[in-house]
Amino acid sequence: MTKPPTRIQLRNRTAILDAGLDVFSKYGFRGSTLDQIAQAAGLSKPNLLYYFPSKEAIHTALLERLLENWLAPLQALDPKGDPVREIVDYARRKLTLSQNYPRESRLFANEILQGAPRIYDTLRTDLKTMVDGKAAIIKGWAQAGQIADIDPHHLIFSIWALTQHYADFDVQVRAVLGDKPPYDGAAVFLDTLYEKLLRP
Amino acid sequence: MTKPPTRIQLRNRTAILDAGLDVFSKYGFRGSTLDQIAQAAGLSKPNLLYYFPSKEAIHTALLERLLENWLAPLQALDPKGDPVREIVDYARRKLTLSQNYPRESRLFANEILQGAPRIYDTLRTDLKTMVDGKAAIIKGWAQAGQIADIDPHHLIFSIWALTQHYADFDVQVRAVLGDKPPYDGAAVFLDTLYEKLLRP
DNA sequence: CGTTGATTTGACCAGTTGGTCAAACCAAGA
DNA sequence: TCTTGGTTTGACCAACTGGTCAAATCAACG
Repeated sequence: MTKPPTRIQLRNRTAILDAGLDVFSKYGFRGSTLDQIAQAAGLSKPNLLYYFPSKEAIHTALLERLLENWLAPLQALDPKGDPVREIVDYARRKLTLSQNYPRESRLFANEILQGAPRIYDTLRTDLKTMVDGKAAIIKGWAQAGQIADIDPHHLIFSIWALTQHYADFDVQVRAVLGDKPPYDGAAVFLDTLYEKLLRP
Repeated sequence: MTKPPTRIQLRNRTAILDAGLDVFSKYGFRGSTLDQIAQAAGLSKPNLLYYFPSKEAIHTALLERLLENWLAPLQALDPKGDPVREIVDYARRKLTLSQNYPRESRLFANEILQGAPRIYDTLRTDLKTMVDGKAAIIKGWAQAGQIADIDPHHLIFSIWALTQHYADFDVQVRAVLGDKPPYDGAAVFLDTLYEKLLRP
């Protein structure tokens, strides 16, 4: 019989996760310290460890929450929908995700850069299964002549790469663009790109 | 009157830089330790610091060497060449770079993810200047009707994103593809993509 | 108000970190 | 062979790391 979390527990747990996301997404697991996270959360270090048993536990909690939301937009790709529209919409959803949750994107990027030590298994099983499934759908569309004949796996990679780039390389993108805000132009560009690429 | 480096100096300096590249590209600056680098280089920690004054110095040396090679392939984009071919060739060069120097790509990615603390200035000045210049060339091609009318900045970003993805997210790409090697398919995909995108 | 359980913290610990230094070692030319 | 200057290392240090713990504080309910 587990007790329901108190108001304070709820507030502090979310504050810690938010602070952890800030720090981990910037410096990766090894490069982040509990002191940094504690300070960002406005708590003392021992107080952090009252809510989470270890640094690892905070990181794991963040990654788990991330993976759920990360796989969702691809899941929504509908085999019964209009092919080009389905793919363009997926790219749009991913771009919106980059815009609204850049820290999550960077947390994921950090994890992958370091060799995905904590989520490699999920990638190899859950992610691969889902991607293979969606790739088969896209392949079907291509064979039916509804879209151009391109490699569906690399198509999916391209959506990941193009959209996450705006979150992960945000600093560089803004440094090059100067004052111009990135996301309006990016959305137009992506729309055009996938229209042209996919139309048979 | 600086003395020329001895044979031993040359060997150890390159060994250290190579080891540093290994470690920094995986864990970022803060997440990497001198002990790790020393061990990877086959040297003792004090011996490392005989050749480089600090951890920072190793990292800086790597970043400087990187930036030279990083900006080169875009520099080679020739205003007098055939537009579509010039851009496709640039994408190819970048993809080859990802394939042959994935650690360099990841070192760069780590630096950007962390907010580019050490190279932000270079990005804002040198990189921006060069990108703006090349963007103007591409814009010119578009206005002359030689290629389709797309935003040149985002076109360049797309080449960066698509090619570096294969180096930076290597683990994920391979986890999803299984046994299939990534780069053959990637090359074909990129060729098709930019052909279709750019043809007027 | 008093009590009880949740919350917070200062003091502390052992291991790791980047970095120093004097002493030892070694290669090669005289 | 001896000398000299480049090279290597063990011992060491102060600061920081993740984590512990007992004691203090707080919130809320009867």
